[in-house]
Amino acid sequence: MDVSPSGRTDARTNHERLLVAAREAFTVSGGASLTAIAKRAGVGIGTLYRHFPTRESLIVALYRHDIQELIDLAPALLADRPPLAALRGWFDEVARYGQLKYGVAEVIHAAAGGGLDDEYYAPLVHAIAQLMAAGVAEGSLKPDVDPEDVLLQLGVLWRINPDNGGQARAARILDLIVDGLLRR
Amino acid sequence: MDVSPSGRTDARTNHERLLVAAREAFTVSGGASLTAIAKRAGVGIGTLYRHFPTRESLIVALYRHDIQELIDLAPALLADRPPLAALRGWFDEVARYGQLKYGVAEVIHAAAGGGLDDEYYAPLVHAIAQLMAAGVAEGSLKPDVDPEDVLLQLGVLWRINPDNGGQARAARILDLIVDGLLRR
DNA sequence: CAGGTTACCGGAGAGGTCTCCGTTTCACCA
DNA sequence: TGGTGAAACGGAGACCTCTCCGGTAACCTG
Repeated sequence: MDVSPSGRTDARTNHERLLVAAREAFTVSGGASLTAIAKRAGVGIGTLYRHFPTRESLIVALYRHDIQELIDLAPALLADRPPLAALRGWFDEVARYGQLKYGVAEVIHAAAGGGLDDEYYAPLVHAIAQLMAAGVAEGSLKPDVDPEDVLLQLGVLWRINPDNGGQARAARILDLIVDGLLRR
Repeated sequence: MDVSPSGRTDARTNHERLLVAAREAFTVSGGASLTAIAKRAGVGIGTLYRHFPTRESLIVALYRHDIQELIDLAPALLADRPPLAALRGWFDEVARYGQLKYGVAEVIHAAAGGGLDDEYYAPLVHAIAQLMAAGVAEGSLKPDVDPEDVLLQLGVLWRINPDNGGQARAARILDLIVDGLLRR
C-alpha cells in the first residue's frame, strides 16, 4: 500500500514531496501521468513507484481524508434519519463525492475492483454494513446481504457519463439498488 | 465504428487479415497487444488503427456473432419460461458469456461505459427491454425502468474477480438486481 | 569521526497505446 | 492503355506504465 516511514529522512522528504506534487497536479488538471508527478516532485520515477506501488495507492494517500469523511458520515446519517433514508443518503453522497473528487472515485473503483487490499477498503465495507444492519434491525432490509456485494454495485456510478443527464441516471440506479435490498 | 468497405481491395484484404490475426491471437492467448496483432497480420499499426479506431471496435467486429447469439436468446427464453425466469436466465447467460468469452465482456463493458455508439449496443438494450416488457405485462416487474440503466448495472459483472467464489458472488448480485426490478 | 551496511535513489529500458504524415498504390477515366 | 488524384499504407515518434539494478549517501557503531 504505502511504504512505512522509516528512519531515512530523505525517504520521508521524498514521500512528502510526492504527495504535494500529486495534490497540485490533481487539483490543477484533474489528472496527471505518474511520470509528470515524479518530475514535478523532482524525483525519479523509480522513487515514486517505491513509495506508491500502484496509482491507486498514491491517490488513496492523497484522499485518505475525504474517504474518512465518507466513512464517518454513515453513523452520522444513521443518527438523525431512519435507516432507509440514511442508506440512500449515503449512496447519494458517494455519488456526489465521485463526481466531485476524482480521487474518491478512483479508490472506490479500485476497492470494488477486487483489489483485495483490505487495508483501505474494509472501512467502506464496514460503513455499508452499519447502514444495512440498521435497516435489517428495523425490518425494512433483507438480512444476509453481503456488504461487499453492495459496494461492488456502487461501482456502476463510475461508468455513468457525468454530463447528459448522468446525475438523474445515477439517482435512478441508486433507487434500483436500494429496492433490491428491501425486504419483500 | 468500423471503416466502411470501400472500393480499394487492399483495404478489404487488410481488414480481413486483421480480423483473422486478432481471432488467432485471442483464441491462442486470450489477449494480445494491438502491436502484436498488427504484426501478425503483416500490417502496420497505423493500418490497424484506421480499420479499428479503438480496441473495442476490433473486438466487437470479432465477436459480433456471439453477441448476436446473446441477443437472439432473449425471445427464445421468453418463449419457454415465465418472464422472471427468462430475465434471470438471460442475466446468467450474460455472466457466463462474460466469463467464457473475453470479447463479449469487452463489448458489454464498453456499451455500458456510455460509448454511446448505439450501433451495436442498442440491440442489447432492446433485448433487455423485451425481457422487461414481458415482466411488466405480467405485473411482476415495475414499469418505467430504463433498460439502459439495467445494462449499466450488468457492468458490475466485469468487476468481479472470477476466481475465489466469483461465480457465487455474481449470482448473488444478479439476484439483487432482479429484486430491484420487481414490483413491490 | 571514520567506515561499513544497507536502505534508498534515479533513470534506462521494455513494452504498450495512439497520432501524424510522407509515401505508395489502387481504381477510374480519357 | 496510361495518368492521376484520392485513399490507404506503415512506421517513427510522443507519451505512458512499470521493473530492475548499479550507484549513492544516510544512519549506526566502534
